[in-house]
Amino acid sequence: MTGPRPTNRRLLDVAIDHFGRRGLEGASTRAIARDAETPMSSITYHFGGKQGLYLAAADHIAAGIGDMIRPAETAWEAEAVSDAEAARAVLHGIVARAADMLNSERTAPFARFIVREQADPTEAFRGIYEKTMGPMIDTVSRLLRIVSGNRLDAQQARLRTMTIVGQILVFRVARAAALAATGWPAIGVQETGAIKQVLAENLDAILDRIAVGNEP
Amino acid sequence: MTGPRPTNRRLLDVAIDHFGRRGLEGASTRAIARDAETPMSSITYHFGGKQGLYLAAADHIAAGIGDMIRPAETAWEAEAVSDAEAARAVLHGIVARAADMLNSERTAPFARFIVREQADPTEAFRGIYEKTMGPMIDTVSRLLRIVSGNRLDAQQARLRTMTIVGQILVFRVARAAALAATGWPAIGVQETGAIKQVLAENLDAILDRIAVGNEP
DNA sequence: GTCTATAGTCGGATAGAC
DNA sequence: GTCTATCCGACTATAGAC
Repeated sequence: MTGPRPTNRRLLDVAIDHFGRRGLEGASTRAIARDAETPMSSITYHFGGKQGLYLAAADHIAAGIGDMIRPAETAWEAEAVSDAEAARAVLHGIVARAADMLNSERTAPFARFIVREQADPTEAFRGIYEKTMGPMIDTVSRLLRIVSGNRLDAQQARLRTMTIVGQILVFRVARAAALAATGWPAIGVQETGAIKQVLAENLDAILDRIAVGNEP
Repeated sequence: MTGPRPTNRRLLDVAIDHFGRRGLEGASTRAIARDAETPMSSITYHFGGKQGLYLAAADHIAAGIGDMIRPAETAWEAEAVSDAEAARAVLHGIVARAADMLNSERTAPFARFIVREQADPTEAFRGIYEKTMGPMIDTVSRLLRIVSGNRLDAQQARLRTMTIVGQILVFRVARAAALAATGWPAIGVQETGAIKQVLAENLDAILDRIAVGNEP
């Protein structure tokens, strides 16, 4: 998997930023080309047009996030988690890592693009979901079921997974509200630490509850 | 507080929908006017232009949501909640109500607009936050502190409030992912019920944990 | 207050030089 | 492969009839 060529890569990075902020229709290929320091016609040449660039941007995101989480994923698989205690530890690791990812400025454009895309989803969503969110949700759901001693059915586990995702996502999606509520000027390393602590406590609370009655 | 005139109201409703889906720059005043069945120049006449319409749309949302939550809010205030048990009950009520609101199709355009606005916030955010999200976050944070017997400080309570908001918000913001994960075709009354049950269990789990050690 | 007509700008696409 | 020049449609704003 060699990455895209320099010109294309610059175009893709800029495109993700613009599309994430203004959406497919709102973004302008002229502005994207200008920021990428390349003529507008190179978009047509390399990607076939605006829509092609959008889909390529989505693929680029999916590949990028996939590369980020794959090592961790396979490590978890390798552990062949089966007992509840190990599952809890892995879940804590995933949540902490996800919180770091979602709050880092490097992945902010990715997050914006994905959230924007869901406001009204296009065909680009399928690829992003299958390569990034889907596997993550599957993994977390499986771990939740292990913690519950299979008391949770698959559907309940998936719903609960979404609520855990939401606890992390809110600090990205509703960042303006989070800053207003906390009085923080920005979410940096220190603030991410405070968030992670609350997330860990909430996770423990939820895990305790779904595990209730499993150790009589 | 009499509402806007019919033409303006139609314009505002359509504008919220368009702005929420495509953003300020992406939306077109032509398309808005067409859908509202009014000439484009009426936007200039009534709102001074595209930006004026955007700000008016934000105000309209703030007023609308404010009207929705104010009766409930004042009812909670009137109860003068002070003991933990009452606070828990009120919190459950708020979460259930918020879940209903966020999943109803009627408020979907509002939610889209607000989330979109936060992707990069304009001056419209301030009004929305102060009239809708701020009071809600304050109320929930105060109730959490009551449940904790004031063990939580204000900042911790606010962070935890955001995570609770996130659990509800995720089903609106990441709806496409939620549908893919659950296999649901849509989020209707039945699905909202399942979500609310999980939210209630998570809330109880979190409340149990922050209340730990308060009844020796 | 409501609507039409138009001015001026900016959008995406593309032809064709190099 | 890279870039310039150009086409044409869509955009916002506005002047002015009614």
